[in-house]
Amino acid sequence: MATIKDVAAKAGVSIATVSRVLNRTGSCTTETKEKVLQAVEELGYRINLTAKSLKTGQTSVIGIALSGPYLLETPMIIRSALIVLQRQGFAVEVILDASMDTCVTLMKEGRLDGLLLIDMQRDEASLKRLIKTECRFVLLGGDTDREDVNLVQIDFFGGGYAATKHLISRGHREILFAEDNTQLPYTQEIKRGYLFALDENGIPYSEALLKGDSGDSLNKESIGYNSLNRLDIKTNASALLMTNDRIAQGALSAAREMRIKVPAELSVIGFGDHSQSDFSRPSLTSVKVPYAQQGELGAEILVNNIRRGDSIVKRVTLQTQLALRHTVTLHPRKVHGDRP
Amino acid sequence: MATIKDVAAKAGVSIATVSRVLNRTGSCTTETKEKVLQAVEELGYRINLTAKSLKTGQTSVIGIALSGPYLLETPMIIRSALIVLQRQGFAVEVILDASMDTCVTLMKEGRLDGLLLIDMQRDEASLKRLIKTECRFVLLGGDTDREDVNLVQIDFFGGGYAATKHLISRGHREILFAEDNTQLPYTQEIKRGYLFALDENGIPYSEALLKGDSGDSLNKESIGYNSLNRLDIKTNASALLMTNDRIAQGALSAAREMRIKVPAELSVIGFGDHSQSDFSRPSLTSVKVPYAQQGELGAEILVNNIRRGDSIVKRVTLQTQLALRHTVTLHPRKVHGDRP
DNA sequence: TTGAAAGCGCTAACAT
DNA sequence: ATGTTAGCGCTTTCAA
Repeated sequence: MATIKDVAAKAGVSIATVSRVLNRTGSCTTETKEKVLQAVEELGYRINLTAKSLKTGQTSVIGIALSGPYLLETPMIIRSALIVLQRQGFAVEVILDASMDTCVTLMKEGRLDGLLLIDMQRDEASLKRLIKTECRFVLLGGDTDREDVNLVQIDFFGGGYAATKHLISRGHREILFAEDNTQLPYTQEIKRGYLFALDENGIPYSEALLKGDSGDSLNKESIGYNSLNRLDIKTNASALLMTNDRIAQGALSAAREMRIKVPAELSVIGFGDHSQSDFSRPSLTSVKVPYAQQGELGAEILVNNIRRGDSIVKRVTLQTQLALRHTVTLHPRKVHGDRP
Repeated sequence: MATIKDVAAKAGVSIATVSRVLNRTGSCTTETKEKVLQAVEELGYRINLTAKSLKTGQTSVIGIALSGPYLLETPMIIRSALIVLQRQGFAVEVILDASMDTCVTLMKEGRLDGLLLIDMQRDEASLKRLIKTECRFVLLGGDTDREDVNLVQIDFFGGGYAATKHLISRGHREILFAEDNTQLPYTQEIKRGYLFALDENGIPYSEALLKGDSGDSLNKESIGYNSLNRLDIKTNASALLMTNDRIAQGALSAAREMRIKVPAELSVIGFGDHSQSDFSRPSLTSVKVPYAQQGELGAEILVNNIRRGDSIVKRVTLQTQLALRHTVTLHPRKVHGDRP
């Protein structure tokens, strides 16, 4: 591969001049500039980024660290962040199965300018270690108490609360809550919102109405399917709140199989921004989560931090929005008027 | 950040010794080894990968280049490749919206040891340019005529053929073909298989039964939904062949809305390995595509190429498999026996 | 077994 | 405006 020396030789100038022309730093005659550019063209030369990085201490590489092996858990966050980052001239490294300590190591290895941590498990000690590396990073989801780190989070509590309140306002009281992954903080937040809404309306909390999953499965539809299928009919749930649209779709399939009419006999609300929810029949009422915006914003904050070198900590909370579609209706007993 | 010098100073040895201990090359006393390791521990030292790369000429970074901006088009390929690569000790850079020439540039910049090109547009000239960089790469999908490049492809032609034949064997003759993205080679392959099967069975090809899409939409469900919804009823299609499971799901939704019974009045086959297909109701008959295996295999071939330095070209074609589920049945006219 | 030193390809400070 | 040169942090050859 051609190096800067080759270009310098071919153009009949020094390597410093080549560097200057290519980086548009300093000044030179149009003539030398032409010579250099032509030599570059002819040799098909490109600056060796490894060497450049070693010299400048900047790599223009940003890591996106995911806590699980699932690239697909939050595809929209990753996608939108990637697009912003790439447009801003950064290369993006994706790290699966990462922990805070993995991130510390990565930063010490010096190949990254910054990190986007997606839904990383919260851990005071290792977070402190990460901060000590003085690296730039932004937390996307996975809440922290610390006020001194960049964080773009989503108000899942509010989402769970709004969804539950909506169901309650439609007369539902036995609301089954099914979560896709009890490990992840966001489902816990949704559950908190759910429980809060129940409590606020004097509805007793029922253990039988909580369905959890270890979250090992890629097959979210099966989680939803099973959560309904295995459900003891005696619990008499008239509504379902699922922490994920795909789980909800699985539940809808199970309902169809069990000849339970949705929404006439069973109301369902999901979570997410899955485009498919619009086109399923009946279309799924769902809490819209601004994942794309979260990824974008996180990327922008990180880039500004790196580029401008500002150390201003940004903390943003994005709101969810209830998308009213066709899987929620009035409680059957209200419809039939058979209440005392 | 601590450098090798700091470690050497703290351990009271030379930097060469530190390097040797850390890379397990050469030999040394247990004593010096201990000293070095302790210094490393105390300083929290990690080898600077940028410097190492510059010296060795190896980066241990592999790029996964995608032709579109859609990380999700082929999530399973990416996921499985990423897992293999990471397990083998490589960092993985994801490049969106890449072309062959983007890849040439990337390789010249020297930050990558190799490339996985997913569904890259075929282009003789730029492929030649890429080969000239002498970089290691594997093509995943996106067929080429050249016999001298690594390629892991999927027999989509065979898949389209098998699916169509299956429908024909069930008495269907008016089979609507809807593709999600006319730009991508794989839909063309499926279409070829479809047309071949029709021809083989003396069924005339009908322009009205071909539905294409520019593929701009993220919303595959809407493509499927619209392909059926806009369909002139006079075409009288009794079966649908969709190049993607999500399109097929959209079509199923449209059918449900139009009160067309699936499969009684309309048979549907999709393509993919979407887990959700199993759990939709009726569960979707679909051509299983071994995307995960494709990603794994591609990654393994690339890693072997890099590690062992072998230049043995590997070309693999993976077969699809028809998953018989519940959206295909006999042609209605056959069922009702109203044929002449 | 260990250390000294060259050099990977580049940028930037300094000199001309 | 351009050239010379030090040095980024590391590996590796060579010498001791």
